[in-house]
Amino acid sequence: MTLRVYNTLSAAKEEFVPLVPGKVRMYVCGVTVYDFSHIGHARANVVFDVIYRYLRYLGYDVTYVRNYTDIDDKIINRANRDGVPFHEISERFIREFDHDMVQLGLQLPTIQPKATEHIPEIIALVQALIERGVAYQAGGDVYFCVEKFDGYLKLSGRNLEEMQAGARIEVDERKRHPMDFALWKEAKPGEPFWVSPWGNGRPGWHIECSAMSMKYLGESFDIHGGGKDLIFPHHENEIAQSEAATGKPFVKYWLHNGFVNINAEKMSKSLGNFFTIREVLDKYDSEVLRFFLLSAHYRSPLDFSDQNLTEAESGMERIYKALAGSAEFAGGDEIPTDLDPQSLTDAERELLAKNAAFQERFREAMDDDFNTALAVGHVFDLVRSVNRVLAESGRERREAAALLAAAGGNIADTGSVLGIFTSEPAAYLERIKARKTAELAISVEEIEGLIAERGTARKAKDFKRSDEIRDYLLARNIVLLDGPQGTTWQVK
RNA sequence: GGCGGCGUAGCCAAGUGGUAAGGCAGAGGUCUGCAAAACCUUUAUUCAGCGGUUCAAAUCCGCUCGCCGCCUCCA
Repeated sequence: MTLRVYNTLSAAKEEFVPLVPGKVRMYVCGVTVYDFSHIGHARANVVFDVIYRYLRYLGYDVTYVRNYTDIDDKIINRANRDGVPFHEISERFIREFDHDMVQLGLQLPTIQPKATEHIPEIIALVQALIERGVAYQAGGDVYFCVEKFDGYLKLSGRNLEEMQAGARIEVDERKRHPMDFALWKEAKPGEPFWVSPWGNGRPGWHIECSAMSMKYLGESFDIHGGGKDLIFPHHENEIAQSEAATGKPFVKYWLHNGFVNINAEKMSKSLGNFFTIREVLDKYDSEVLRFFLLSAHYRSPLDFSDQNLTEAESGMERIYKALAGSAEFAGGDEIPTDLDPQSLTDAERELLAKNAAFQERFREAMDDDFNTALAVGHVFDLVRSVNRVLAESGRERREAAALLAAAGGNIADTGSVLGIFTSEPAAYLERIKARKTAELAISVEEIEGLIAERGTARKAKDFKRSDEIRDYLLARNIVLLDGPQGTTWQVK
């Protein structure tokens, strides 16, 4: 089995072969830290977190770099608005971003560089571009000369003429070509600046990623990722700057994730139709959100809605209930390690077969351009078999215990790559219940009091009163479950 | 205007040449005092529409319709 990835550069799925065997160097464009991150940022970061995890699962030694853009017009604007120095804004929202990523269960990238801490590297790169004759100074600005780079627009598959025809931006008189972009921007009065050969100024948006990625990963590396909206101009310009400076291919595989939509429209700051990560985590468990984000292929658009999140929550509950049920089989008598299919029930044989095939099915799904949606489908398929054994085999069947433990292990392995199913099943279910209970208009004391009363009524075969209580609670979103160990309750 | 993507059941969603995964919701059954949960069965002769290529197409080609994205900052 080999990993195949969709490469934006070739517009096709390609076999993944790292430049250095056994090692993967990957760079993902992080956020501009001027405000809270929204669900779109969550998706991009979760997607690349899963890619990072899967590459390591495959045994690669992965160096993962994700930057913070901590100097930029939007940060300066916000700082002016709030009347504070720009770094107060960027430092604050770096902390907030980090907090959100922890909440989402992301593993830390190997390196998280900041643009402002790499000004010397940026200046050196700009200087190299000027020396090579592909960049020029205009006043205190420095521009990249797009006509000097043959491969310009090879990533987005456009051409300069078309781009200009639809251009919506006013052309700066000082540019030699309307599409030339800034490598270095002169500081206006009152703006933060760094001293450079071209006067006081700050880096353009694109150059930081070229400088930092090449510093940590070398002039050529394996994977560069980000949202689809970064293909043009950001990544296009990164290619131009980097390859013009080094004369070497910059990145082998370009990976881009699709957007999160609201009512089929892209979630974005400018449309104002966004939800921040913390808003959503206030309402849904972080595993539910991750699960939702991974329920579609990473390149597809994904529609964010309460209904879809609620469905994801139901799905997660189904999986955790199966895991919780399996856990009850653990312990007790010794679990056999060698199973004779002859001694198994139909349901157990089915689970034996699903367990045996599981890892390969999971890898096949993930090898196909990180198809997490298919992988999740396989998990549900396994869960159905688990539930069947749970429903049919008694706890005295130690063969069943062995099979359920193996299934639990398979789901945990998947979860370690997807970053879900990582909680103790009982703890997860309690967590969800507590979250739902907090929204109820009825107290736990009242619920439990009524359940006790109903228990007495049931013992006395007073089913009228018993059903009355159940209906009363059901009307308040409380579902009762009568079991051999008594009655438990859930929030609908 | 240019370039690109998408359209699969009530909803979400895999599937890019070999005869439609999975989830949610629904229906029937088992279980239950009755329920719930779980299990079993069931729910697209069909993949926006129309043509074409092929022994064979949701999958390839063409056209039409609809939706979205990029071309300005954006994950």
